[in-house]
Amino acid sequence: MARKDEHDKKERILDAATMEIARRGYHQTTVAVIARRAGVADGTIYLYFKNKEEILASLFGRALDRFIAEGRRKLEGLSGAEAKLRAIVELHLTLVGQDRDLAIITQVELRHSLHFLEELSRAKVGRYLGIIAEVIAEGVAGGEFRTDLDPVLAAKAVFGVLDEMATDWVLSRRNIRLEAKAPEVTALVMAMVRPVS
Amino acid sequence: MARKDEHDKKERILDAATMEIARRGYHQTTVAVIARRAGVADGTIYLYFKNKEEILASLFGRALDRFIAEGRRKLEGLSGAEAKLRAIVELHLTLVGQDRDLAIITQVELRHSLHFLEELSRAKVGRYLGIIAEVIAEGVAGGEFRTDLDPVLAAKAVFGVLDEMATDWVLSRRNIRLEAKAPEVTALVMAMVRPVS
DNA sequence: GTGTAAAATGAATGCCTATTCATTATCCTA
DNA sequence: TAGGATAATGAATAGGCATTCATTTTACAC
Repeated sequence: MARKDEHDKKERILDAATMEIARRGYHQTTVAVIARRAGVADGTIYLYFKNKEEILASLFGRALDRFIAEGRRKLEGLSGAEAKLRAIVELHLTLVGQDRDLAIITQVELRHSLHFLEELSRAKVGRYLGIIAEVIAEGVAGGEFRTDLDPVLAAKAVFGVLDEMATDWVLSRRNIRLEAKAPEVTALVMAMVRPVS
Repeated sequence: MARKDEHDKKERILDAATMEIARRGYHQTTVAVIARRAGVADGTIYLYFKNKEEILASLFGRALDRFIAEGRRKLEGLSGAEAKLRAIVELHLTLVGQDRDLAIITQVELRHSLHFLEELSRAKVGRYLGIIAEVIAEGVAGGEFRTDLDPVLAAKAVFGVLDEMATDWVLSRRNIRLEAKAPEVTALVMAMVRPVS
């Protein structure tokens, strides 16, 4: 079987898992139901994933890779820490707001156990936090931001704000677009890092 | 059996559940193991709780009630929105940092399903966010804070920062005290709401 | 078109554990 | 202290589902 089909099948399984897990929750979603939606046999899942939990991990890995790739691309074209930080806020809200199923998984289902979250956190989210911290460090060094900021701590704070907005959006049933909050959220984030004039 | 003993037994079950769930995670913790640690029979659990999930919910309810009670008490003695907001930050970090087992549950295990989180969020966390929003509104009205703040959104941002600090503390194995971050975190939070002078 | 390897299938297996409920112990009143 | 209620017990039940693997299908080279 060609490389392409193989790739497609794996993708199909991940897409199916995203839909089902978002609707039923990780623990209520059986491997059988994922297989059915993906149009493969139950056993086929295990040709592509070691076990059920690895599906969840791959799901998130794939999403975060895309997320970070797009982020880097957008950031490259910008100069100045403030512009970059604004772009991060905008991008975060836009990308999370783009796919509610995926958002449900990243904001809720992913956090289903300490062990799992620890692994994920170190390996993946750490990269993202690192990018934010770098931008803040750049701003501190260049005098755009307050000089007494600890970039690592400030990055966590920024991430906390964005993550809470995302979770709130997922939990609220109102049908507003997450992006719509970008201007206000950006203002709050910028206030955290701006020098007191 | 006296009212007191009954209460004690329920408390014992909740305490046992806190320890076991923090160590193994909600799904790996069997009702039998909670019963054993609490020193009761498996069936006894069901005299006090409708089912396993209700144990988790009660656990959190009890903790948040204490949390909010202590918060209100501390806040009463203070005047001025800035002082209150500072107190909230300090209190949040102090109380979460006081009990790591409980923190593991609130920051990780509690968020194990969308349905569960939705209920919890509306019923309980909403109260807490409301208190923060009130304080911010007071500060806006009194000119202590920026007048263009939306108190509800700003409260979410503040909560996001605090929640992320708590989660980070739970996931990091380093043995620092969470309270130690209070001054820096307070600075970040105050920066969000302070008027641009 | 035949043979071999790779991929896919899905029924069967085996494990796990929440919850129930018949039985036993304890409490309390008169 | 009798006996009716209330509380506690824990073995048995019942259902659920991840994972395996013997078998079948497909791909492809010669």
